[in-house]
Amino acid sequence: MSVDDRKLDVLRAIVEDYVATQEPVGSKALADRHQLGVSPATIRNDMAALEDDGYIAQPHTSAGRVPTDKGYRLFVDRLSTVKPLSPPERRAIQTFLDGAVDLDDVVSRTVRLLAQLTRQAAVVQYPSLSRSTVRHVELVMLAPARVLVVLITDTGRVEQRVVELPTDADDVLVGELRARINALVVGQDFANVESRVTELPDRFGPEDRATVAAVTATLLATLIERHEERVAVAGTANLARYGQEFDHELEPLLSALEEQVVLLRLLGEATSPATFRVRIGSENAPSGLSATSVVTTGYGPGELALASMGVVGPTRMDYPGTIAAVGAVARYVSKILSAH
Amino acid sequence: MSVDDRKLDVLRAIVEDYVATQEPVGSKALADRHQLGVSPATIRNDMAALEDDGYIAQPHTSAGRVPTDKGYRLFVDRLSTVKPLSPPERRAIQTFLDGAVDLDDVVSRTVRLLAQLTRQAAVVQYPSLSRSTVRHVELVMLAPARVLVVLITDTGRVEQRVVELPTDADDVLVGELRARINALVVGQDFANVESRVTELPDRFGPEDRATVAAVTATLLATLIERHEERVAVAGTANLARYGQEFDHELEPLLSALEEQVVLLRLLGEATSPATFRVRIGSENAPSGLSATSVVTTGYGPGELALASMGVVGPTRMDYPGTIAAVGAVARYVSKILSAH
DNA sequence: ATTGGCACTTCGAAGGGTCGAGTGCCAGTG
DNA sequence: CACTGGCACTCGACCCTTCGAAGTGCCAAT
Repeated sequence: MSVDDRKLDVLRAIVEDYVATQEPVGSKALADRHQLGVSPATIRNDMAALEDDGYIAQPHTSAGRVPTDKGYRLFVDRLSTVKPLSPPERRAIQTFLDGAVDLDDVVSRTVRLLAQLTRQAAVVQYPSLSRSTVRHVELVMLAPARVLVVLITDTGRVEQRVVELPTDADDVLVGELRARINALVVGQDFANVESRVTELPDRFGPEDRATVAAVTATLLATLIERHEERVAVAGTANLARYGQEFDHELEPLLSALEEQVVLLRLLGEATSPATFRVRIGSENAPSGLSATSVVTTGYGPGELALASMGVVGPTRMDYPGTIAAVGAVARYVSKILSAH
Repeated sequence: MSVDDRKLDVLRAIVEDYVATQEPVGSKALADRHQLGVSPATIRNDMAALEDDGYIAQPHTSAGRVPTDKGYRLFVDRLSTVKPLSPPERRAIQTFLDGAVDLDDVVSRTVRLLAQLTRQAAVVQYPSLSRSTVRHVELVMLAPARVLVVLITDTGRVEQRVVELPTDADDVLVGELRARINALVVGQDFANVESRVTELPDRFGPEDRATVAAVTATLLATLIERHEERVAVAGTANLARYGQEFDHELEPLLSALEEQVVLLRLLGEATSPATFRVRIGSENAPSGLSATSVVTTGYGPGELALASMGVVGPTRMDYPGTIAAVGAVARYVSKILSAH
């Protein structure tokens, strides 16, 4: 075993011990707890080298070492092996998610499950509309000049919007419009809907065109605006348990977790399922999450991901365990979504 | 002015100063900051009496006094006058809520607004279904043996559920069923729906009865299950700012705020609009919120409340200001809901 | 290259002294 | 009889010092 290999072993050991104990780890403790086959003095030399390279740091002169963000990065990229979930955990995922009744329920159960499994905060993005297709458009007259537009997607999602009409309409017109719209857009990708309905008003008599235009405009607005996605969060209380570790700065962290925009950036582009993105500490700056690490993955039926889910925790999280949990949940949710 | 009146004045002054400074208040400070017209020594006597009666307490022998839960209770019930909102605040409420596009949006804006106005955590219950009436029921075939049931209420809320049919159905049957169901239940109160649809399967041919029964059962399940209401929360980060005041016990508090059940109990029975419920400290036990106070009120169009909204903060909150803010927001949301 | 030994640094806990805020009580006063 | 000024007392906050434990870096030895 070459010297460099042993230095990596030392780094791995430091990360594992520090994650477990949350205390700076010294050379003696390392020699005792791990079979490195060398004396504390040798380990000290390696530690000094690791510190020169920026992988570890000491809080103060006579303390043990703590991994830096760079050290965690190396650990995650090269030193960790994914920890398989225990059978009880697998069972828990199944029984918990199988009870879901609709898409909202799937998401809300997923986010709570993730938070519970990882004992950290979980974030789940609702399946993206932009890659969905239209299953059905329903128009409901609420009043002579007010119509409710309901959009149903193939992922089982339902969006709604009220339209105020410029003039009163009747059931006949609305029925006709409903039929025509559905004929045009059912089965279509969201991206195609716009081009397909633009000419629709012209197919109606002059007196109805404004009404039809109002409805189609709202339909398009629903498609686009909801592209600004929704996100579910759970388990923020778990972060409070780590409390002190965030420099007593829990508040900006909680604020960040309440902001859609920040969360969406956090989840970022959905990676394909079965691959992960791990952002560590300062890699998250300047989002108010620079003291945390984020593990995300994409999910969705089939190969390409509809959306992302992930977990937010202290940089000293159990990366292998967290990655395993996120992966297992994402796989199971993807399976459920395919079934629908 | 009788002695008892002055003691109440002293209590009021203690509450106000303590809320403002977050530090135990002593007799000298009281005499300086308020025009009580008596010397510190006299105030001390009154304070001793107030302490005997359990309205205030000292953290330790040589510290100033702090209001007890009982003291806050008396303050809220008898000593405080509602503080009107500033014009900018009123304007903020209007501009912020007027932009809402649908019911979900109204609720989410409301909860964020409340959190921001009071700088505490806000909780808003979705308008209750049990007092709603049915506007429309839509059935959409997703697959030969799978139908999406969409329920639209007069409050603009949309509920959805997928039904697996025992046998394949066709468009004709579904269309027929849609028409019959709507004929029976549109305009009906939720409570009446069950009796109106029970006999529906018998009106169909024997081969279709199981299918019809499956759909009506799901419809009823949607009505009932969603009676288990949804709740929106925002502003938990604000509680972190008060951090230390909760005995460093932020975690159970955040946990409680993530649990639907706890929140629903918290909001309790919707009081009629324009009346408030204030629960102080230990009055919330044993819900994990015994270190907090909760101000709630009902809201909804017309006289009777559809649901509740409220604010959760430290017992040392600014009660008059909080009550005013909750009231103003509830009134404005009620107005918006009436308009729809 | 590795190791045992050793001097050195630093933190944190423990102990002790001082200070100030605030109290309770009491005797005195209009 | 209610109020007031005075006074002794208590207790936490703060500061300082001391001391031990933990852990390091370096060096000479193998």
